[in-house]
Amino acid sequence: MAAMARHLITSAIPYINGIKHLGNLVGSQLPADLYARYLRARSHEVLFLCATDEHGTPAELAAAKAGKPVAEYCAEMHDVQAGIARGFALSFDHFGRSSSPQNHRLTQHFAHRLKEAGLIREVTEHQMYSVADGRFLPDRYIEGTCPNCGFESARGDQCDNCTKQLDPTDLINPRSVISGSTELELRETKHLYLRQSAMRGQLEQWILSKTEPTGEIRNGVEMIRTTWPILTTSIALKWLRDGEGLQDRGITRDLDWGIPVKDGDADWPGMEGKVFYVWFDAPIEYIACAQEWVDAGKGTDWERWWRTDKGADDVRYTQFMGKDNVPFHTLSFPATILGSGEPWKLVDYIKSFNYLNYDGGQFSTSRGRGVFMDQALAILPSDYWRWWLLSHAPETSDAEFTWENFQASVNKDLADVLGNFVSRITKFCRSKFGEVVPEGGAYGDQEQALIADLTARVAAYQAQMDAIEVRKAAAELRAIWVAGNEYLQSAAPWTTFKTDPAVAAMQVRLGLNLIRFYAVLSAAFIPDASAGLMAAMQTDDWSWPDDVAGALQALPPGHAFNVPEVTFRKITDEERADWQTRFAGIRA
RNA sequence: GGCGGCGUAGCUCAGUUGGUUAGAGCAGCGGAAUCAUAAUCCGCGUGUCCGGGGUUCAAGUCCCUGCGCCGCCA
Repeated sequence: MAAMARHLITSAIPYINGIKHLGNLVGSQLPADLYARYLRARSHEVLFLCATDEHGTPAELAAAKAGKPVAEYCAEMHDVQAGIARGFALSFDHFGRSSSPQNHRLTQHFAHRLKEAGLIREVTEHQMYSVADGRFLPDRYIEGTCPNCGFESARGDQCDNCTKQLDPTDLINPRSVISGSTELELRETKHLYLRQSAMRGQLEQWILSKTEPTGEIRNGVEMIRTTWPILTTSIALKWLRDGEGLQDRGITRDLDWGIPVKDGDADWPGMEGKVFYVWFDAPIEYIACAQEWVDAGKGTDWERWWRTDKGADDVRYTQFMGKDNVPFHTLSFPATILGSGEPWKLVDYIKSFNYLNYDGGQFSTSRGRGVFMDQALAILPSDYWRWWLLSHAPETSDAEFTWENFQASVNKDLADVLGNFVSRITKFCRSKFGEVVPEGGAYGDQEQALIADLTARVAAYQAQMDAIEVRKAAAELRAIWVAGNEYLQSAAPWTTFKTDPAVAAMQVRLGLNLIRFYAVLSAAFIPDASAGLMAAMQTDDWSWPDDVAGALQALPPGHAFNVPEVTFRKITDEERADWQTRFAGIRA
């Protein structure tokens, strides 16, 4: 096995506005946590970071709706999201905030570097200003009648009825979505644009460095094989090459809430009162978050994770995100990093996910359709969700959540296969030998076969986890659980006990050791249940089973244990039906 | 409208660079066992690989096209 490595892991940072649904969870934070937990268990050094993404108009509006100053609203929502993250046992080394002073300084620093590199240009443009609201309005916050189809609630960027793309000035009788005011006027304003187009070649070179040629030429185009997930690379190249190609992007806005536009520590003439646009400062928070981690006293040196001139060149950096975030992570953020001309760590591997659908449709925040993270925790322990979501992660295509599938999977995998295994072996031992690991007997062919089988399966499990093949890893883990039941079924200690108690003792001892073995292997998926099993087995030996035979002797004869409470109770049909109606939301 | 993705057993999904009789889990059917959360284990899978063309000695796997579903469009 490879020597200990250092892994930097970030999850896409969730927007501050509201509580996320299960689709958001499984698209970034949860698989990131799985990977982080696994690598730590394998004794690698891990820095796992996440944060809340707090700037932008939606946060301001949500705060206004809640009747609170936006800073206060964000602070409260950050705590809410942090609490929910703890509820799902997400093991962030730090859960930061994009509104942190560290991110302010760093964002302004990057802007300065990009300006020095000639990668920022100033653009004077005209935008809709709402006199009543006292602010410029983003296109989607202007509504009016569509000039094309007459739909009365067309948005300034697009008509939801006829899907025609619009400019706010196209709308008939435009009004502010915020206040309803029709007192709108076109005002001149100046903004900064990041010259992404100038970096196209550099970005393409970097992205192609994550692929390898197959040698095949098809239709005059050389075929490539991706080392990143196909989803990641195809989205990146599409944005880079298709249509008009990579466009320059505005990185500032006329808002109050955000990071003030500055040229490093200095003022930026003409940009007073403006802030950086949220997409610019949000990914920089990945770096600032490491600074927050140090400033919070949890670490001592953030630069060895982020500066390749200060030790980060041997760090492997993995990002997790939903597919909608891929362009920002493959193009925009790398443009910021590369454009700075400084030796910042670039991402090595981007794991992206498709969407999770809910019962034949989309999860919908606005319609309250689907299960949200707080609701999920209110009805079942987090491990139930973690297991189902990870074992059904939308890796190759969009995935489907149905209550029937959820109930069946969780009951079968967790309650019947794993939970019942623990139950049957501990209770049998208690009734025949007491609550202590029994002594006597020696391995026979069955035990040797089991060890050989498990050795192969653990290797397969590790290979899938190393490759971040989440569903396949879950399937391997489940097969490892099944192997325990197969063994018990054929060894049948309840039968051997009648004729040869020593053999039965050996079989039971092995069975009890399998519980610890499973707890260690399963902890990345179901950390709380694993901790419960370890407590029941009265051990804190979390060492990874590099040697399966040795690992299955960790609990020696005479070692005391408790028969655990039901590890996973089953979901009843009544509960399923109840939840099904409760979370159906308002159908369109 | 443009672009992208998807369409494989009742359900959820695998199917690597095209190559022998298309796979897994669940559900279903049959059997074994009775330690256990009525929990386990074993056996049983012909399904138009959405339809239609094409390339090839060979296509679920490549190309074209039709249909259906979904997403994105700064």
